[in-house]
This record gives sequence, C-alpha cells and structure tokens, in this order.
Amino acid sequence: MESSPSLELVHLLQRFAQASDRYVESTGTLHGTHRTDMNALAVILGFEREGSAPTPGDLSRALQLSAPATTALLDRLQRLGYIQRQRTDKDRRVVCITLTDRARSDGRAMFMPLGEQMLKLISRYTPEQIEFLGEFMSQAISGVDAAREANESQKH
Amino acid sequence: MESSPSLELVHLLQRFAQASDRYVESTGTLHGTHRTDMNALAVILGFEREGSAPTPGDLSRALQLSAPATTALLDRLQRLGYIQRQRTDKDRRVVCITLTDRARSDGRAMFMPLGEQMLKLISRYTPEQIEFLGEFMSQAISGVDAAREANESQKH
DNA sequence: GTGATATAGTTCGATGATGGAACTATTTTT
DNA sequence: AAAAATAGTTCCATCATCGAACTATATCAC
Repeated sequence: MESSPSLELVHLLQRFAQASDRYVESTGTLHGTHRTDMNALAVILGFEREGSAPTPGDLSRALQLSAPATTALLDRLQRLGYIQRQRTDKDRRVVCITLTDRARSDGRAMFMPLGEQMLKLISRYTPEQIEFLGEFMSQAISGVDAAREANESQKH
Repeated sequence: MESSPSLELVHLLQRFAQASDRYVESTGTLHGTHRTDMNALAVILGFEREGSAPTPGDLSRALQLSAPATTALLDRLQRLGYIQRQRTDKDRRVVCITLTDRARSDGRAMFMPLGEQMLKLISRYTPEQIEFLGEFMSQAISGVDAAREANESQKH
C-alpha cells in the first residue's frame, strides 16, 4: 500500500480541511457561538472583502444550508447583534445582509490567531513562491467545487 | 483596502476549507449520510492508511466531538454496518474501531470524485513542485492545529 | 498490596440546528 | 392579465449534540 507523492498531497489537502474544521469547532465553543454561525461570519466577511453584501440565498449556497436553516441562522446572528437585514430596492424580494461593527471585531478575534499563524508561515516564502502557492490553491478550490457540482448534477 | 499576496493566500486557504465543507455536506446529502459520519469515515480511513485503528477518543479529538456525541456517532456507523468495535486486550477500557469492507467501498465512492479531481490538478505539476506543495500544506496543517491549541490553552 | 484517583467509554435527558412542506410577497414570462 | 418562477419566511418534526451521572479498568500513593 505505498503512496505516491501526488496521493500524499491529496491527503494533506484533506487533512488541512479537517484541521480547519477543528479550528472552527474549537474556537466556536470558546466564543459560545456555533460552527455554522462562525462559518457564516467568515463567508459574509469574504463577501465584504469583495465589496459586496450577500443575500440569504448566497449564504445558503456558500454553506450548503436549506432555506429555512438559513433563515434560522440569520435570526440567530441578528439576535446576537451581528447582522442587519435590508430589503433591496432593485428587487424587493431580496434581502441584503450587512455586518455590524461588533460582528467585525468579534469575527476578527475569532479568526485572527489562525490568520496570524498562516501569515507567519507564508512569510518564510518568496513572492514568487507565494504567487505559485496562490495559483495552486485557487485551482484546488475550483476543483473541489467542480467535483461537488459533478456529483450534484449526476444524481440529478 | 488593498490586499497583499500573503493575505490573499490566507484567504484562499480559508476558501479551500469552505469549499471542502461544501463538498462533504453535499455528498453526504446525496448518500444519505450526515456530515459528521462522512468526516468520521475520512478520519478512520486516514488512520488505516497509517496502519493503525483509532479509538473513540482519537475520533473525539479528530472531530472535536464530546464523548457522548462520539458514542452516538459510532452507534450510527455500527447500525449502518460501517464499523466494528473491539475492546483491546492491552487496556480493557479502550475500544478499537475498524471499518467494514462496505464502509471502505462506500467511503471510496464518496471521496473518489474529489480525489480524482485533485489528482488531475496535481498531475500538471512537476515532482519538485509537488514536493514543495506538500511541504507547505504540511506546515499549514501544523499551523492550524497550533493556532487552535493556543486558543484552547489561553482560555484555560 | 490496598485505597484513592484518573481514564475510556457509555447511558440518559434536554437543547437546538436542520430540513420538508406550506405560505407570502415580489418579479418575470407568456 | 394570468401563470409561473423566485426570495425569503414560518411551522413542525427529527436527530445530532452536550452536560451530568454511571461502569469498568488502570494507575498512583503510601
């Protein structure tokens, strides 16, 4: 049962995802927020970074949650004072989700240690290497999503 | 609000973890098994790859689950015909978890499309590059776990 | 060695995150 | 103008999860 370097890399990617799950689960417990709520914060922060605000539908897709579960999630986040919901004028069915300052600072506190650690690791690499790693991760993300979508469309 | 290549890489790593979560969630739904059960299968397969069999305690740590949740998880997997539990002779408090053939084939079916996709991506790289990427991912895993442990020990 | 303490796993009961079905309100299509 | 599609919510039932308490085994202290 020998393992090629390629297969080893596949397993390392999987182990990285598992370790990330552990981080979220553990940090969520320490902060008294649930896994899903933490992931939601991360996703909304990601949208903000791109300069946009997600809708419940965006969140539903990003977290693979049903519509009712997403509503419940947003209710929780709202009760925590983490988000505001705003009907859009363009299409009055749609709701836009924006973070409060408190959500940003709490979210930062949750993910900061992880980010710091990753930056520390990355700082040991050259700009060219960082560029290379970014290219790879970017394609890995596309690959994971492609594999999922292939599964989903196959089983109709 | 410009973003350095280093910070971008951090975000790509995070997005990779999120995409992996989506894959597990989606594939789990298609196969009628829950997220946690899928992750548990992946972890047990990982232990098998290393030539060992995990205990409930190992699983509990790997999945960040409480002891009762782990027992419930193992009950589910056993009811599905996916695992066997065996008390060890060395220490009779400990239980060893082994997969059935069915679990291996079902687990393979669940993760195969993802693995294939990743292998396809990796095949475009040279052995030296693959080695380099493996090094990086390995350290990233350590970094994530270190960040988590730092959080955990800080909040005692 | 024997009693005290720690460790591995389980059972029990309660909480709450989640999904399916049905609903409202808007927009788009025909 | 009617029909169909889309976005989000409410209601209800299920079940994964945790804390507390328990059993059994192993280790530690003296």
